[in-house]
Parts: sequence; structure tokens; C-alpha cells
Amino acid sequence: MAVSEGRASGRPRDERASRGGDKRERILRAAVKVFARKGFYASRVAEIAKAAGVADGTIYLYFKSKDELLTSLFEDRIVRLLQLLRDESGKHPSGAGRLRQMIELQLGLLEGERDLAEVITVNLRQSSKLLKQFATRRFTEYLELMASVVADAQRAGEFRADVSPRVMARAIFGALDGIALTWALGNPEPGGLKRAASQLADVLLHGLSASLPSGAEAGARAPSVSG
Amino acid sequence: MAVSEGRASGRPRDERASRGGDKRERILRAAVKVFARKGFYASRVAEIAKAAGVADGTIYLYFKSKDELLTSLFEDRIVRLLQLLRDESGKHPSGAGRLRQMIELQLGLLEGERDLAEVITVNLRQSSKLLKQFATRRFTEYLELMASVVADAQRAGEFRADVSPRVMARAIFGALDGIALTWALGNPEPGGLKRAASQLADVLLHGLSASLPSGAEAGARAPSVSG
Amino acid sequence: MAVSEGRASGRPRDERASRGGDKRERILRAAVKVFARKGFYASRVAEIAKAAGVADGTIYLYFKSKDELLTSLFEDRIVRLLQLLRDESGKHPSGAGRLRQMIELQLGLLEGERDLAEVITVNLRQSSKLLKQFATRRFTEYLELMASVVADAQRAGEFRADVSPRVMARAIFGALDGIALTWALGNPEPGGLKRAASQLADVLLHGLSASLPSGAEAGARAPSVSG
Amino acid sequence: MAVSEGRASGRPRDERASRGGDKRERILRAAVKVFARKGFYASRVAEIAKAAGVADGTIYLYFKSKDELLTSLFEDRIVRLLQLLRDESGKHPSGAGRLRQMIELQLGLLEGERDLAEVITVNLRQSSKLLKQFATRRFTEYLELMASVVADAQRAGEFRADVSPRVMARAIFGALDGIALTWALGNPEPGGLKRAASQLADVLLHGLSASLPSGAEAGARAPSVSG
DNA sequence: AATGAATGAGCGTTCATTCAT
DNA sequence: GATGAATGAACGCTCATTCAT
Repeated sequence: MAVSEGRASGRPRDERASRGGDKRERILRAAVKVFARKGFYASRVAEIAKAAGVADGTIYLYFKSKDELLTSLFEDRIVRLLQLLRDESGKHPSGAGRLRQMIELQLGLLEGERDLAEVITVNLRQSSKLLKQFATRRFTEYLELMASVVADAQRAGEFRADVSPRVMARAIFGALDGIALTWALGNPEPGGLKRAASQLADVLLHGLSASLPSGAEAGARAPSVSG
Repeated sequence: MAVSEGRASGRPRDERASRGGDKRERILRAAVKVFARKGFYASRVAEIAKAAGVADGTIYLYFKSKDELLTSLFEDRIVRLLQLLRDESGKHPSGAGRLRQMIELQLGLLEGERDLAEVITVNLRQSSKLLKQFATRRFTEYLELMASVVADAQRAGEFRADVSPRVMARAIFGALDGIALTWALGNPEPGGLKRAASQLADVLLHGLSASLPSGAEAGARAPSVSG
Repeated sequence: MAVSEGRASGRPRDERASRGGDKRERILRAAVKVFARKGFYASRVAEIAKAAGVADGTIYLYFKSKDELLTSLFEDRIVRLLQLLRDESGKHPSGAGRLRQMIELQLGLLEGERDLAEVITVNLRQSSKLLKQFATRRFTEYLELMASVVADAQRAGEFRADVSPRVMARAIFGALDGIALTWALGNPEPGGLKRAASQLADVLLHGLSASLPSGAEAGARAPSVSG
Repeated sequence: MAVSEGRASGRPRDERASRGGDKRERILRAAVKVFARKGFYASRVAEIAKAAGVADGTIYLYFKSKDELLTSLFEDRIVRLLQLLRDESGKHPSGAGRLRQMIELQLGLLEGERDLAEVITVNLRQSSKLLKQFATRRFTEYLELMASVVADAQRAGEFRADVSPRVMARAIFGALDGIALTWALGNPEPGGLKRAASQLADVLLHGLSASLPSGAEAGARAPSVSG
């Protein structure tokens, strides 16, 4: 299952019968490849155009600027990721099940899509604008989704209550990102991401579980949580 | 305690009352500020020069290129961080103690140095060169240090043995990085990093602990929680 | 007859009434003018662009660098000169006729093209690269052509055999170059080049002629020079 | 016999007893070396300073600018050359003798001084300023000296009168220059310059000689001569 | 006089973007 | 819509020159 499959949202431009793949998607796919190999700033619009098999100017018929190309890339991919996560989130009764599924889903999506992993983990941070403006929208949404899963499980007494859901959301995001980053940049060890996801989930879930048998402890600490 | 304190390497000194520090360090400090505000690519060498109070050309007496300026920044700061981490690592007998200290040390260092945090977490990924070449040296060193702490504790029976130390190292790095990133970009909530560090350590250490029959250990750690 | 006439190589054409010639040629012509007035190093790419009526960047669509612009100038012009010289060389039965025609042709070509003369004589020597690398190709070709004319005439018993054809080729090149140089830099005396060419040919051909009937003179001076 | 030997003219700065070679000369010598290897524009003042064993700034105590360094180089060397030529000129009764000696002297001086030859033949043309302003002084002086030798011999009936002394002076200069150029850039064949000088003199003197007894040939060409 | 660190004007080149076809 | 030649603003870097020591 790949995040870049299909077309989830937006502009149904040129849905002419005679033209199968639309240009917009071809350009985005080319951009993923080029951004992944060279990074956002070192990537040339001309090269993306070439990789997409279109003329330089054509890109500007679909995207306002090179910056917007990157932004759209995230929008498209992350909106789809958020949807998947939300869908998944609904399928599991326990917080542990939800969190494990979400962790495994995210790394699973990247398995087989190194380029996209690299773009998301590396290029997300390349444009200050991107990070500070766009990120404020979708990234916050993402973090809130993760935090809500933790918070729900805390309220249900399933997770320890002495940690901030938002801090945990950031830590989990970061852990996934760190694993994806080193994976994207390093050796392509097959199945590596799945195993890593599983281990990460094991540790996090165990670490987050409300204390054991008597359970008194977590409750004792809970009141002071704030962040 | 700041990572940017002290002087690492050569060049003449002046130390007139009105002008603190030597040129190289002044330039590095200016670069941190500018890179943090604008990102590496959007930062102009001229602006860094101006911020450092030197002429444009002066920068090139100390650094071969704009790229090398960024690289040197990491070298200087990360080499110092590695030293601190190694020192710290030696002071604690248990793996749990070590790991907690390392986590708290890293986030503690950034407290009060938002700019540096932003440069490290955001700009580290801006230059393909930086990430793929330089990173292969120091970053690997860093990851190996973290992994060895985990591995040692596993061998001692203190940590669960069913997770890869290297995966954990990456996850821990990522978690710290994610927390630092959101902190650097978001609200400056005082003490936030310390609390986050403590909570992250709580969860990770509990999650990593070799599952004890009675679960007594968790209780032993609890008192240090503050956030 | 001008060396800069005609079109040597590719690129689309336009030929609207108001805009004469294609960009590449317009740029070359502008470069000749600017290089002649200021010399290669003191010439600014921006000025050439302005003189050619194109944007700065346009120059780089046709030439890889400022250096290559100069190189291409020589290639274009000298290749054409070589062709003319070879054509001319074929039309005359005697060595004297050939040499005279070649001398007069070369200086004749420059008549009316002071700029080009100046570029060739002055700027040829400005770029070490140009002189040492490019020159090794075309310039050697040129010298060999001249030397072969001398050598042929020597073999035919027409020219004295006690001088090296290669030394003569260099001397003739130099003499033409010296005349062109002073002409390009000095007063534009109309017809001056033609007259100078004629006189130079007179002296050289007489000096090169195999010793006449009585033959005593040459032998007296030149016992057995070979070099 | 080398043109760069001794100190002929100018500024007796710092004739302190304790310091043998004076800096000015050391700088000039270093400049010759560096200019010869790299050309004027590609030569860095810092490199000349290093080659001379002085600090960058020291050069500006002796020369107003990099340009003036080149100019001074020519002044020093060419003034000396002019003196030698004038001295030599006085020693020979016949025009042929004078001219031959001057030709051989000039190329002889360069034998063993490739660097200087390259500087004079190549670098003379690098600075428009140099060529157009300085050249107008010394170079004209040089050409007039050569022309006067020819003119004198013409008046004496020794040289043919149907050629312009000034054209001949330029041609001779050029021929010498062309030979020196190719020699400086090409193979260092020992003795090559001497042999070339001798052959060039043979051809030129024969070519310039007043028509011999029968004289028919020269007369046939004479009509077209004017300058 | 001598030094060499510092200066900063200046330029070649790039590349996102435009627009005539 | 599609093209790609043309544009020109923008910037990293160099290096001749200065000047405090």
C-alpha cells in the first residue's frame, strides 16, 4: 500500500478521456524522485520537468511555484496519510492496538517508497516557509491525532497518566521520523522497517502502559501532568 | 549550560573589552542566528557577515564556503556534545541512569539555545552533502554511542534483549529530535524541554526494562518525575 | 571580404526584418567589439550582452562560459581563415604565388575589421588556457599549413633550402601579426594593410628565393644551416 | 647574457649595507616567474609576494598596483634591451651587420630566459592599458630604432628603397615575437633560438638587399610599392 | 620598512519564472 | 494546454588593496 497511489484530493484538471495519467500527478511523482535524490534546494525545476516528461513551463500551469510544488506534495501525501491513520484509528478498541497499528502503518507505508520517506523526513525541513507555515496546518493536525490516541487511552486508564500526550505525540513522531531517516539514507535492509516498527511499538507500549497489577502508582503521579 | 560555550580551535585572539571573542566564533554564532531564522539556503552570506560584524570576505578567511560554515557549525557543536555524552556516560553505573542522563543532557543543552536547536534539527537536513557525507561521520558516531549504552544494558540483563540497540538508538535520537523540533518552532514554554526529557526517559526506560516479575523497578524511578 | 561573414553552426533562426541574424552570431559580433575595446579580462559579460541586445543569461544558452565565448570566437573565425587559405593555396602553381596570396589574403581580411584584428592579435594571448590548449589545435594547424607551402617550394627548388620551413612559418605568422597589431592599435591609414602586405611579400619572397643564376650570394652567407 | 641581470635603472631604495638583494628586484623577478606561468590576469598578487618571499602588502611599498608591476617589468627590461640594441647598433658599419646583430641579440637574450620571453611576448598584450598607453612610449621607441636602421641602410643604397622602414620594423618585430612566442610555449630545443635568428636574418637581409647587379627581379615588383 | 588580517566592490553564473508561439 | 527560449534578479566568492600594529 503506497501513499502515492491514486488521486485522493483536488483539481480534476484535464480529465480528458484520451489522456490517461494526468500531468499534475506525473509532475508530483517526478518531484518526489528528484527531491529525494538531491534535496529541495538542489533540485532544479528543469530537472523535474524532464523527469516528468513535460516542458519547464508546463509545471507552472499546475503549480504556482517550486515552493508550492513541495507544499502540494506534502498536502497530497500527508492528507492521505491522515485519512489512513484516522480510518485505522477507528478499527481498534484499545489504545495499545491503535497506537501499534498507527506506528506500523506509517513505517509500512514507506517500505517500498524510500523516495517518499526521504522527501518527507528530509525535505520537510528544507523550506522555512514550508515548515513554519504549512506545517502549522497539517503537521499540527497529525500531532493532535497522535496525542488524542494517547490521551484517550490515558483517560481509559490504559496508559499511564503521568506523561503529556502532546510530548508523547512528538516523541513518537520523532522516533518514526528518525527510523525513517536513517533507513532512507542508509542500507535498504528488506523488512527492516517492519521489524523496527514492531520493536518501537513494543517498547513504547510497554513504557506507556499503566502500571501493573495494583495500578495505584500511575494514578498517584497523574495529577501533576500538564505539558 | 550551553553547547556553544568555550573555544574549540585556533586563530588569534583579541578580547578587547568591547568585542567579545574571536572572529571565527563570532561568525559561527552569527551563522546560528541567521540559519535558525531563515534556514540554510535562504540565508545570505552577506547577512551572516553583517550579523557577525565582519566584512563578507572575512568569512572566507575562516571557512572555505557557505557549506563549510554549516558543516563546521555541526562539527564544533556536535563534537562537543559527543564529548559531554561520553563523559556523562561514564558517571553512571546502570544503563537506566546513563540513558536518562544522556536524554536529559541533550535536551537540557538546548534549553536557552533555541537557535542552535533549530539549526541542528532543521538545518541538519538541508544540505544533501551535509547529511549524506558529514553525517556519516559524526552522526554515526552519535548513534553508535547511544546504541552501545543500550547494548551494554542488554548484556547486563537490565534492558530487554528483544529489541535492536541500533533501532532504539535511532528511535531515541528521533524522539529527542522531534521534541526539539517542535519546541524550537513552537511556543517557548519555560522548562518545557526538561519536563519533556524527563517524561520521555520515564517511558523509554520503562519500555526498555527487562520485564521484572514484581514490577518493583518502575516504582523506584517514579520519584524523579517532575513535569 | 570579411572573416566574420557567413554562418558556421546551428541553432534556430529568426530573420525577422527588424532583427538581423541569429543570437549566437549577434553575441559573437558583440564580443568582438567589446573584447577589442577593452580586452578579454576587462570585458564584462553584461556589457557583451547589452551590446548584443540580449539578456545576460542568454549568453549562457549559447556559450558555456566567458572563456568559451573567446574560444568560440577563434574557432569560428580561424576555421574560416584556414579554409580560405587552403582554397587559395590550391589556386597557384608557384610557391611564390601561393605565399604572396596567403599573406595578402590574411591582411586583406582584416582590412575593414579592425576589431577582429585586435581581438585576434591581442586577445589571442590573454587566456593562458586559450593560448596553450586551444592554440595547440588550430594554431598548429595554421603554422603547418604555412610551413608546408614553404617546404613544397623548397622541394621544387623554388625556395632556398637552407632555412627551416617551420621557423619561416612562425616568422611569417609573427610578421603578419606584428603588422596587424600595430595597425589595429594605431592609425587607421586606409589601404595601409594592403600596401604593407605587398611589401612584406616582396621582401620575404625575395629573401626566400633560391639563389639566382649566379647564386653566389646565398651560399656565401648560409653555409649549411638546417634547424 | 640576460636582460634581467643586474640593476640598470631606478630607485635605489633601501641600499642598506646589511641587505644584499633589494626587495624591488626580488619582486620583479618573482613577477616574471608567476606571470610567465599563469599570465597576468590569472596571477595573484599574493602568489607573487610568496614567490618573492615578502608579505602581500610589501609589494605596494614598491609598486602602486598590480598593473604598475607589469608596467615596471617592461620598463626595466625593455629599457635595458633598448640600451643594448643602441650600443650594438653603433658597433657595425653596414646596415646588414646591424640588423643581423640586433636580431640575434634579441633572440639570444631570451635563450635561457623562457620566462621573460613569455612575459614579453604573451603578457605584453594582456593589459589594454599596458598595450595602449605604456606601449605607446617604449614600444614606439623600439620600433623607431628598428626603422631607423632600415632607413639608414636604404639611404646608403644598401637596402632596397621600395619598402617602408616602419612596415619592415613592425614585420621584424613581429617575426621575432612570433618565433619567441612559439619557442616560449613549445619545445625547449636547445640552440633553437640562435639558429632561428640566423635563418631569419638570412632571409630578411637577402630580401631587403638592394637589387643586385642585374636587378631585374626587384624592379619588376617595385611599381606596386608605395608606403 | 614590513606584515598579513581585513576589507568590500565587483562579477560570472545560475535558475525560477515568463510569454510569444 | 503546451512549449522552451529568453529573461534578469540575485548571490557566492575572489582578490587587489589598505592599514593597524
